[in-house]
Amino acid sequence: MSSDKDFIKQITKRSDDFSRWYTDVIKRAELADYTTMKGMMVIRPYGYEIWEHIQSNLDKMFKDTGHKNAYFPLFIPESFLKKEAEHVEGFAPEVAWVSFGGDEELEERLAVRPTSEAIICSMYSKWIKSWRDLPVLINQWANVVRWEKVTRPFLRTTEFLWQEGHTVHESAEDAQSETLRMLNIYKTFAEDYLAIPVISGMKSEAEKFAGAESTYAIEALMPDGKALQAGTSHNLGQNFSKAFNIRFETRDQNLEFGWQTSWGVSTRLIGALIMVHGDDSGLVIPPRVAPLQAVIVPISRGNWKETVLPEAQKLFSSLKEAGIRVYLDDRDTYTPGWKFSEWEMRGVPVRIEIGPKDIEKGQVVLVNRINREKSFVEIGNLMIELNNLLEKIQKDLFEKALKYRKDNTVTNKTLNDLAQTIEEKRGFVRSGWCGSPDCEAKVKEKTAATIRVIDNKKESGINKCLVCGKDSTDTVIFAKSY
RNA sequence: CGGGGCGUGGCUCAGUCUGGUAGAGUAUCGGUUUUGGGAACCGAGGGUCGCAGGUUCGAACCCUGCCGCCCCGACCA
Repeated sequence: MSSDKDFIKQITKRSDDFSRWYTDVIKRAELADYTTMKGMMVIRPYGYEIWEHIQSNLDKMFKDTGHKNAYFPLFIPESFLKKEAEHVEGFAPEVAWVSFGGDEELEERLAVRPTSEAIICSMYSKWIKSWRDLPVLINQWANVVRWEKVTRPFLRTTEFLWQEGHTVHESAEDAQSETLRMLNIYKTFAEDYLAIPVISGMKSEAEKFAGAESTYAIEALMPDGKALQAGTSHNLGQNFSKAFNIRFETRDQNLEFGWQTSWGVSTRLIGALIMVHGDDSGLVIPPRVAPLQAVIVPISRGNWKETVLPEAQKLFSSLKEAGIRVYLDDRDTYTPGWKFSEWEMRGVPVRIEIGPKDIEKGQVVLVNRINREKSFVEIGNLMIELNNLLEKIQKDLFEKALKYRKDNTVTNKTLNDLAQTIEEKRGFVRSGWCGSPDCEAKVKEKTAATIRVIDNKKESGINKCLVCGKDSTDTVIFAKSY
């Protein structure tokens, strides 16, 4: 960040201690707060508002592709969870159980959903009888609970908010194209709205979702060089339909099990957004999902309440009317300088200053959160200039993140090179891989890096497995992950 | 689950080694002067030091146990 001064004193510098910086920003910007229970955080209004913007934009994308929302129960009977063997095995260690209702012990324990495949599939088996019932395209916005050992606000909490889509299709091909369609929606959303560049691709067998046929993911690179899985889309094949007996009569009058998908993103996206765009002054929120896109700070001198404030109020009304998410900070308990720092810390993309000098000249001052660049614009041009600036910030944030990712993506041909890269600077590493789980495990053992995605873009020069040297079937991205 | 750190006004922390009247900064409240990058001064309120037990004339400080949080590693959105 091109700052000569650090105006914010209560945030650990990002370069000093990235983890501390992360939690400092969350607390200071009032995105979330810790409770007395481990791993349980409160999402405060300012943080929740970011989630609401994520929700509303994604929800529209889901609806535009034919999906509907529904809501399924929080509790899942133990017997349901156990129906799909791989699924229960994968989730068992992190399921919270309810065994009492009031003071009566339940005959069957209830799981607090760690994900809803089991309960949803149990209903689908009732609802789906014919090919005419398909596809079923349902999404739910919900909370889930996973008893994680290590928690961090937004990135991994015991309870978190997400959406989970659960679809059923007539054919393997339909399920596969749905899987990829949703993966693509996630990618588009991450890049266009959150301004976070992601790589997408399939997961290896070792990394796939418990119970899936195949898992696809979008992965983002964080500023500390670690990868963050930002969304997943699973092709469930017939694994669950067989376990839950979801059968339908086909067009040619046979009985067949449904072909399913499931896909989700969570409040973790907020964590990604904080890390990717933030700086030493605090948050930087991309305009499209920012609770506030602009804040007006009237310069309080002399009788400013009679002179400056009315002008500021006019600005506020007109911007608000034009659909800008804007706030007028007319508090007289704080100085302008204090407010500047405060709103920077909270990541508002544009600050609008208006003072006596500006009114004289018929102008206002726009300040870009990314670089504190000031521009003086005529009041008449404010709307157009502000919109331009917001778009520019949205774009610049993406470009900056993309550049960072490019600068931190390297190609390594040997395990030693990979180990060195991970040791020295982390980042994404492209390599060849023969597809063997053994080779994958060796990499993990030696470097702690895992295959984030298999992105089958053939790259010249990568044609051998970095471990065993055999011909590589896949080009993969390795990274240390969150 | 292993390693490390920490728990003292709302917040950040000093004080613990070497036991002896609980401190600072900040925030809050009242007042005056201020206000183009976290303003200055004056005044005020607010904690029994994570919990439980022990040693002692006396414990924030020493001992034992417990709880919680944070960070780093093995598992996970």
